[in-house]
Amino acid sequence: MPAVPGPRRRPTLDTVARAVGVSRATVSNAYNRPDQLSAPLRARILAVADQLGYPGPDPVARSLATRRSAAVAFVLATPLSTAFSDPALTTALDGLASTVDEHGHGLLLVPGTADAGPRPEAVARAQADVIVLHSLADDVPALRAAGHRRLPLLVIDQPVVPTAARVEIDDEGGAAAAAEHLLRLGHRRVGVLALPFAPDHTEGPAGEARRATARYRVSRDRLAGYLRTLGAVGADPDAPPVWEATSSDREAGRRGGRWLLGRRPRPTALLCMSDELALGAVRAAGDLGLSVPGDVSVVGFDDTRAAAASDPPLTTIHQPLAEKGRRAGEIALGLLAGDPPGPPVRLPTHLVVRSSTAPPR
Amino acid sequence: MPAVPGPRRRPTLDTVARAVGVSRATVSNAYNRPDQLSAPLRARILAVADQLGYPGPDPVARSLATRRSAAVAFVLATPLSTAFSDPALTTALDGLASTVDEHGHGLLLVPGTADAGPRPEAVARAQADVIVLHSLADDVPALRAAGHRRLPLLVIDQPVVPTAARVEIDDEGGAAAAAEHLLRLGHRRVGVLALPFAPDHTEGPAGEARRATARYRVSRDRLAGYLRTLGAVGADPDAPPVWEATSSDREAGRRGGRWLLGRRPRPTALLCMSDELALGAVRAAGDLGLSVPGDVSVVGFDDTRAAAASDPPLTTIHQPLAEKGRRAGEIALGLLAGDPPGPPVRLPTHLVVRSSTAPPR
DNA sequence: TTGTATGCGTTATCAT
DNA sequence: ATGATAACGCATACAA
Repeated sequence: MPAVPGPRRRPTLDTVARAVGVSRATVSNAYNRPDQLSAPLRARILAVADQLGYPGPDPVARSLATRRSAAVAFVLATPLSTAFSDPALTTALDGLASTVDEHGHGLLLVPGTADAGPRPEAVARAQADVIVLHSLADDVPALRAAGHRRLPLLVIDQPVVPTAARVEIDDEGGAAAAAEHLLRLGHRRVGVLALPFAPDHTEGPAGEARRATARYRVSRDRLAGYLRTLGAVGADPDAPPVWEATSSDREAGRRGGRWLLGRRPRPTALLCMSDELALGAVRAAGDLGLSVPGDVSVVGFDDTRAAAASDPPLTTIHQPLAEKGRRAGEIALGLLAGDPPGPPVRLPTHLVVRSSTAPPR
Repeated sequence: MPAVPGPRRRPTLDTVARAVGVSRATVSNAYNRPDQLSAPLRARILAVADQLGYPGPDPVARSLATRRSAAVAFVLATPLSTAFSDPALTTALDGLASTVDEHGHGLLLVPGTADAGPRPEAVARAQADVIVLHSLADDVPALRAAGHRRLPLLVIDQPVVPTAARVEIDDEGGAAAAAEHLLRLGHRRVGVLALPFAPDHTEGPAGEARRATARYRVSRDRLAGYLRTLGAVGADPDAPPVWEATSSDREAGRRGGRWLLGRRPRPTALLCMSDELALGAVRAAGDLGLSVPGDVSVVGFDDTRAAAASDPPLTTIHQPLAEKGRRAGEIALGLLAGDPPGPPVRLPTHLVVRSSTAPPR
């Protein structure tokens, strides 16, 4: 049979079925349920399909029919540039991605805009079976959009959404452990280098008012952990100075570190809400001719790979980042399979003492 | 009208249309073409939809009808953990993501497996309007799968696919410039720290045979640029030692650096195919008590942010990473709009001299 | 401005 | 083992 080009319409299941002389159902089975038809027939179908240039079942049509997209949407607060430079995020994201990938699911990234979080329309249009929300501010529009979809939701770290599954860590406890470590060493004048309290590009000293309106739970909880612990022993009778960074990266940390270390009396130690910020603070100390931990102690948060590899190696709060991602992936797959949300999964943190902390001089 | 729960079937366009007493088309227009109906009617429709808990047009059904997914698939060679730790990749990816996001398109990540590249089925199932292939080995199965889809293809860096659009840089020229810089400084014994030649976890000295079967064009071209230039002046009469790293990260670079700097006579300079490898090599020099550039010169490739920030700041080959991503994004959007592939876009590279190179002692 | 008719490409159910 | 038929939920000419 010579190839009759015809109007060159793209072939579909039906095209193949006609060519072979079977029904569409049978062709469909040839692809999806090899055991439902005889091997020779299947071979013939596949051969004809190939010769016709049939690309295989259309994913979108299949999704419509099965009500499954085989993808999980990952919604994040920031543009990808910011996100990718944050090791705490990428480590968790990788855990999530490999888990869902192993089960045949793709990962649809829905990045945030620079100042308003993810676009609600992007969330509304996401072709996915589950939506994973990562560390969004409490009241971003994307949240409503996610709720409107009738999809299972999973929240990592925050915010708290009533019907959503949750994976998080003990931020307040971790922060408290960090502060406690410094108190034990004898520090009494401590500065705080904070993650953003709101997605509004603010950077600078954060007073009571600012802190009270914080829209990131993680920042709120870590700060609470710090302050509660410092306050408990009556350390730092004046409230400790708090600098709010504009994002979790070293340059932002460096700016904050310079400001904090410029206070008088100078803090003898810095509590940093992320390792990247801490690494920036270490550099700031260098800028000012101060040695770490000789003149100033620095403690980070997250225990990323960079923390262990830095000079000096960073004392920090460990959180199981990769596991957080994997657990999130497993839960997402579970939700997708119909499991109910279940109680929040709260992963443990613990203090890792390295060489960036020492007693004050 | 009291809410009659009924069988609680999820509402569709049709549900809303019936409730309002209009046709589906009108409800559809209410969402997609507000100008096609009166404002009051639209308001009424939206109100009823909201009250019914209608989540808005189903993205999959919409995709089927419009033949558009509003997403671009990004297929990469490695698992995300590897990918995210590579600044050269993430920078480009961010450029791509922001470009397509601005135009309302999502980004579907299709990660590779550890040793066989991306799973072909994952590529076959990807719900996207364009497929972007990033730096895959020449003959991975995913390539066939991508070709089978009748979607526009865009290749970043490699491999060369006949019908695909292409964005790349002048790898060989850049590498040649790096080598030339060293020759000008007077170096004659030069070692090469190479990116992987194939996705098979190999690490170690790479002889002729191995190099001849290289499946990554980028590695091949950069090596060719190095060797061609070194050979031209008859430098290094014995072929320069080449170490193949297992991935582009510092630890791998460090191992390679230690081996290269352990050769006798010791190379006075190292040509590294990425900044991350170069940074590892610098550390290796430190391990051996050698100073950079005093005892050994090191030149990188990519000009990532880390290159400028390192100690010492790295001499390297600049490539416009963010622009590469943005261009790729624009081209992807163009393909998606029906533009023909067009000729390959080849971005320029240039040498950036910083402080990691100096004349040999 | 609104409605009608049709197509999008597949899977699933139930016969045969 | 294979086929007929009905979903799946929406968009879009075109007609009214």
